[in-house]
Amino acid sequence: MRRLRADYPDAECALRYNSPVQLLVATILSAQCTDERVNLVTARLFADCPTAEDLAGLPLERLERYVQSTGFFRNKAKNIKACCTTLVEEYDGQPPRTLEELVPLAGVGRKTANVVLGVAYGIAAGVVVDTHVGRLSRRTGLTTQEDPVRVERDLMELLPRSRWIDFSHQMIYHGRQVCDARRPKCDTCSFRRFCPRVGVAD
DNA sequence: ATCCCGAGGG
DNA sequence: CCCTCTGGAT
Repeated sequence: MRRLRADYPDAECALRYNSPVQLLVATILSAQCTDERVNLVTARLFADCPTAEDLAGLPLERLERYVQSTGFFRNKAKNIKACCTTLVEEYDGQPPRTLEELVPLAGVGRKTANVVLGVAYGIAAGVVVDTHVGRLSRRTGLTTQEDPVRVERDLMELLPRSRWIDFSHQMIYHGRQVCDARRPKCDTCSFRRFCPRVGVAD
């Protein structure tokens, strides 16, 4: 934990947004897609449609065209429209502040809900477990679980709540820059001494 | 377990 | 060609 904090003291969410709703939409778009591409898409989308009302009112075909290059674009467009419609109708256009209220929204699971709560509202309701956090947690032996919900439970037991939010951002940075999925750079990794699987495949 | 789905790297 | 990218719904 100390090394992680020392290596990435300024790690933060790489998605660009100007409001909690925009962060929620950007996070939905980030599924199986690089944050860089999400930012490319949201730059245009949020310039034209900054609020939940704007996004909910956008015809589905137009929304699909905006988000097309992020992949899964039909699902993502449909979910964003439905999600923003619910926000307008039930939450005055603002994402709610609890997991219980966020997860039922279209296209929102625990990962997305934890990002919005932690990053937009500073609420540590859980640990964000995405593909990077899951992979690194398994490689370093913090968990043996595959299911993201079980990985999250293990991490919540290991980490003090005060570190839940920063931990994920730091793991994601390290996962992108060093411990990537295909060819991890174990020879230059600063976690070499702690890692039980240096030189081991997957 | 399977489907959704485009873009970029090796 | 194959794999991966801040997943979620059925």
